[in-house]
Amino acid sequence: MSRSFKDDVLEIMGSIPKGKVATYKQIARTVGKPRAARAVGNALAKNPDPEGIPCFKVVKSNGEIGDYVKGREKKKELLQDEGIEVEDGKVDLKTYQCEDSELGSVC
DNA sequence: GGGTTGACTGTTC
DNA sequence: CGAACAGCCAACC
Repeated sequence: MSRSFKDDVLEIMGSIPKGKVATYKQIARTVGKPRAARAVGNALAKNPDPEGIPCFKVVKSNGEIGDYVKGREKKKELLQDEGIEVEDGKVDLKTYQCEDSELGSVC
C-alpha cells in the first residue's frame, strides 16, 4: 500500500540494512519507477524527517555519495559512522550496496 | 577518460 | 491547474 512516492522511498530507505547503502536508481526500481531516480532524490531533498530517515544511506549509482542537504562531508561522516568505508566521497557499491531483495517490497 | 547536454518522474509553490 | 524545482541517470562528443 503506497501512500506517496516519497513515503515509499523513505520506507524502503529505512529497510536498508545497517552498514549498507542503496542507490537512487535502486530505490526508484523498488518503488516501481526505475525512471524516477530524480524523484527519489527530490523526496530526500524534501526530507520530511531528516532525523528519523537515514537519507545519507542513499548514494548515486556510480558509487558517489552525491549531494546532501547538510553537506556531502556530513553525509560521508554519517556513512562512516554506519561502518561504511567512504573514500573521496565514494563508496564501494560491490561491497556496501544492498540487494534489491534486501530493500523489502513496498505493498 | 572527462565534461556537457538531454530526458523522465514526482513533489511542492 | 500550471510551472518550477530535485540530492539523478544515460548518452554523446
